[in-house]
Amino acid sequence: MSPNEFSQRVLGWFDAHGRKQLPWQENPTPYRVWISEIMLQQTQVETVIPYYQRFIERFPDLRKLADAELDEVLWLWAGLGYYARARHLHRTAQILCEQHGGTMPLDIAILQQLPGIGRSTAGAILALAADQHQPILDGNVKRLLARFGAVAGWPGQSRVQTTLWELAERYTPVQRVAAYTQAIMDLGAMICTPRRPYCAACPLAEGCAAHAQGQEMAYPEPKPHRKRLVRATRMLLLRTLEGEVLLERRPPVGVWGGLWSFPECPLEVDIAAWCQEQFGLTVVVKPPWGMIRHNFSHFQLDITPVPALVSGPAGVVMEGERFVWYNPCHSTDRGVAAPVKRLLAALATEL
DNA sequence: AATTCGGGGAA
DNA sequence: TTCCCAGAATT
Repeated sequence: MSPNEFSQRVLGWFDAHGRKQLPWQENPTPYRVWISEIMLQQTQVETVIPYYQRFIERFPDLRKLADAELDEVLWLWAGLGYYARARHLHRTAQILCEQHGGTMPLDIAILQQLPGIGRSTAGAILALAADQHQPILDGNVKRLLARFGAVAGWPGQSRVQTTLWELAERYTPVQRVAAYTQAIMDLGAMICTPRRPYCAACPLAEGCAAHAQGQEMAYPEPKPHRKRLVRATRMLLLRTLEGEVLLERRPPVGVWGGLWSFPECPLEVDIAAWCQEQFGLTVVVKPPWGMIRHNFSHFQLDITPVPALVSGPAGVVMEGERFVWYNPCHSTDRGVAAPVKRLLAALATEL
């Protein structure tokens, strides 16, 4: 789809369905658009509206904001979050009053140097309030463009970000930039929603690469969850001839603190020798079971269960605070971790 | 290049 | 619970 057709479709949709009654859309001066853009960073429209109205009523222009106490600005901001935004707003108002004659500079490079104004916000101010040919790239537009172009990768990566900016530049028209900018954001917020996008109502569906693949939800790719550390361990299923299995109470602190679990044997040592040394038990080691993967919030534990038969006297291990011979068929609840519970259940059915 | 700032709303 | 939201500054 050509850039011209893209923007024409977006504008056509906007004329019929776009939002045109938002508070900052009436009398969209650079100052009012600036305030709204800052408030709308990472904050939803419905949340912003009452804050915006109070803020504009108290600080109707740049000078009033610059002359105010920071505390009052912060007070009006309370509840919006990201309070650095309020500090930057106040500071920028003072800078503009001292160095720019109390007016908003309509220059992308100057705007971007002001506290709290990055490329997208600067572009939005100039596009919406001055109809300048400037692209924006907020969360809604990122999602829409990532789908339209089937842009692979997580938008948090700088390379993906660069690609999306290039798309934003390509499709931003020269005419009617203000309407287009509002429209592309509205499309992202109302049609190209994060879940269940309304492709049937989308004017861009025809040229949308993700839609063509039937893979709208595959873009943009989610943030890759932090690489969890992988730990591996062996859990020994030491069984007596009577079918009882040895459980050990874990230390009170750390993972599964105080819960009962199987003895864990280091990976590199010989199991039979280790059992003799640790417990005085003579065992016959059997082939290991399939690995069990257990996920914690901060790491992943790969458990290899190793069954072994106690061939000598089991009584050498004294039951008490730390050890117990446990019959897996009698589900006397002992407080065991989830994977241990699975293994106990497997032992019970094996009998 | 990855983290941080944050409260609110939706699924 | 998790994810996401009209992002920018900081390390």
